[in-house]
Amino acid sequence: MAYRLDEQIGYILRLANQRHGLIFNKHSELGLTPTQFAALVRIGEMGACSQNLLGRRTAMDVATIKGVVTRLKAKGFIQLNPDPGDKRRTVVSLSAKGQDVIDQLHAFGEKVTEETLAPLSAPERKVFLDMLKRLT
Amino acid sequence: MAYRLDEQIGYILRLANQRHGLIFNKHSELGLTPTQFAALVRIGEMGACSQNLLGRRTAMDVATIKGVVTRLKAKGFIQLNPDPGDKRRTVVSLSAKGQDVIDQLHAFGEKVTEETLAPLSAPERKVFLDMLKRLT
DNA sequence: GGTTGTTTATTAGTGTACAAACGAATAACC
DNA sequence: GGTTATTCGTTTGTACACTAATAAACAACC
Repeated sequence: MAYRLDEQIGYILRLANQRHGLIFNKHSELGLTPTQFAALVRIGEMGACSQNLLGRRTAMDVATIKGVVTRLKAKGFIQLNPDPGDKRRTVVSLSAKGQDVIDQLHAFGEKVTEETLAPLSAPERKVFLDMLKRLT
Repeated sequence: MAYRLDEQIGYILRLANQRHGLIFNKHSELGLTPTQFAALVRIGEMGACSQNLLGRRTAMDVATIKGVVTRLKAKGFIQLNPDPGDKRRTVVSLSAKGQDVIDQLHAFGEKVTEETLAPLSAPERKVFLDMLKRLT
């Protein structure tokens, strides 16, 4: 049987990711990228934490989370403070503006998820997500 | 029900993509990235074509395919020639070295696919790939 | 209490990914 | 045949994503 690019999981995953990105950007009103969105929502879930820990909890390496934090700070959604008990650490937390948009982010995220999964029925979505999680 | 980042399709897709990338790089011997691999395999499937068309058939925009072609050329896997019938076009085709590695690429691709899908049983893989394709 | 090892953050370099704008060449059309 | 629209390739700018190297701070340990 011939090898076909269109049947390879890596290639199809890339396409699915691209489609999700397009849907995300189409609806994005706050000017956030999917990565920035993930970091911001995670801070809302975890509360204040170090930049490094935030990176681990959002699957971003140190160089990536550094840039994401810089841009979220520039946009005013987070604030950065030195950790009083550990001079190595920078404590990342939501700003007042960040607090204010969390509910909006959740509603936005649900809309994006809904549209991305639109081609699948409700029972299919559950099966699909369970299998996809096993590939992480 | 609370919104949870870990349940969002976009976030999980990103994680699955990351895992695939790690598996790909671990086995990569020719120094190719997943994107370069896709472009090279596609040229092998299509034969010679313009740079723009190659981009469309591998889901890369003009700026991305430009860089990928430049690097594949630098690594000696492809050759670039002007199109005799259309002065706008650059014809991209496999070099002798590119021809020589196509079979190796297919075997490599199958190994990466196998390892990426290892957490799923054979029937699950079929169901999963069918659903994932619908999300592209 | 001083060595050893780990953690945290930064920087530099390479490689996707997309948007936007540009000039040159070609195609469509009247 | 001349205007209009489209296509092709390039460049600029922003944003992930990973590797590798570095320096500072902290923790463990005997």
